[in-house]
Amino acid sequence: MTQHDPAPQMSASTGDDRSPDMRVEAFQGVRAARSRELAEDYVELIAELIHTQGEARPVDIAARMGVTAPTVAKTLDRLARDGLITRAKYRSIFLTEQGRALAHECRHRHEIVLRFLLSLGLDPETAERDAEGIEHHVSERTLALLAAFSAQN
Amino acid sequence: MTQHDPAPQMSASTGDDRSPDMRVEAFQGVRAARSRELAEDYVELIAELIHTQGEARPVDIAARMGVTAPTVAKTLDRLARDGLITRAKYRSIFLTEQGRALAHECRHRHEIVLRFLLSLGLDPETAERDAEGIEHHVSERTLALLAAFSAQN
DNA sequence: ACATAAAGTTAGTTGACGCTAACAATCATT
DNA sequence: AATGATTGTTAGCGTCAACTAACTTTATGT
Repeated sequence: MTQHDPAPQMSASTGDDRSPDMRVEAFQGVRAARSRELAEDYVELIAELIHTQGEARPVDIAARMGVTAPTVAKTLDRLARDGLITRAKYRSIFLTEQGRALAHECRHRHEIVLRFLLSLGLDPETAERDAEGIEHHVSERTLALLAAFSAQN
Repeated sequence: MTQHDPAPQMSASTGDDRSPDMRVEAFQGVRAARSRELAEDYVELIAELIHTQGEARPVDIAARMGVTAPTVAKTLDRLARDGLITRAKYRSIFLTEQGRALAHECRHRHEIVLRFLLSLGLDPETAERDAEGIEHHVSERTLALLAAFSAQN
């Protein structure tokens, strides 16, 4: 290499002796998750609106997501492009099969994470906020463990 | 399907929302967290490189983050603009006071989350990957509960 | 029924964060 | 001191996700 020699890796400071490759993968996974997050949130919200209001309209999505209507419109275009929803001008939004499946999966994850946080003793508001952020980053394996924990409490 | 009822969406900024869409808050929080994520990851990595290699260089950051050198350069510019690092052309990177504080806080969170996942019984690889994603979305309150859980196991 | 309000769309901007290609500086070795 | 490899930078592009402003369509109320 160049000037700074390979620096003996044996410090093993606090036992986090993770290999670099492991972390590269972790970061790539996080980036992938981040690109899915918005879609998941939208699809989940849309499913809920259809269930509770009978239909999903951009206004309601905008209100609940806390963004403006044009932002919603563009995001919906992407979701349609990606085959998660169908939409027609000036009409309400429908989930495709694929969208419905994703919504179901997300709701499932969200509920397990939320239940776990509540069973840890967290207040509902914080639990909701944290769950919203955490749910997209929890693997199947972790999810199973969280569910198991909640079940025991 | 004329109506989806008259949206009780007025100000109501004075607490006591009966049908609280605290999800708006949650989503806004998630967006805020997302905008901090990258900075946190970089600062954490830089601190670690300084500790283990003696200095933090763009190449090493690029290798560990799994992105290209120009991407790193632009991100570092943003970090410098935001007062987290200082840098000079063709030389290695230093953390500011603020950067060091953030790095420390991030490392702390990361370790608590990781330890928690491991103490749940998760394999190290998955634990690392999930921790990397989760750590940015865990509130102080939740962090305390996770730490307490790990301590009891 | 027709004016107005609400909802939706289009156009254009901004900033973050990826990329490639091409160029510049540094270093390591001869 | 010259050279070639490594490292760093600059320029330019694309996508995503937010915004405002201005316009069109749909719904509502008297």
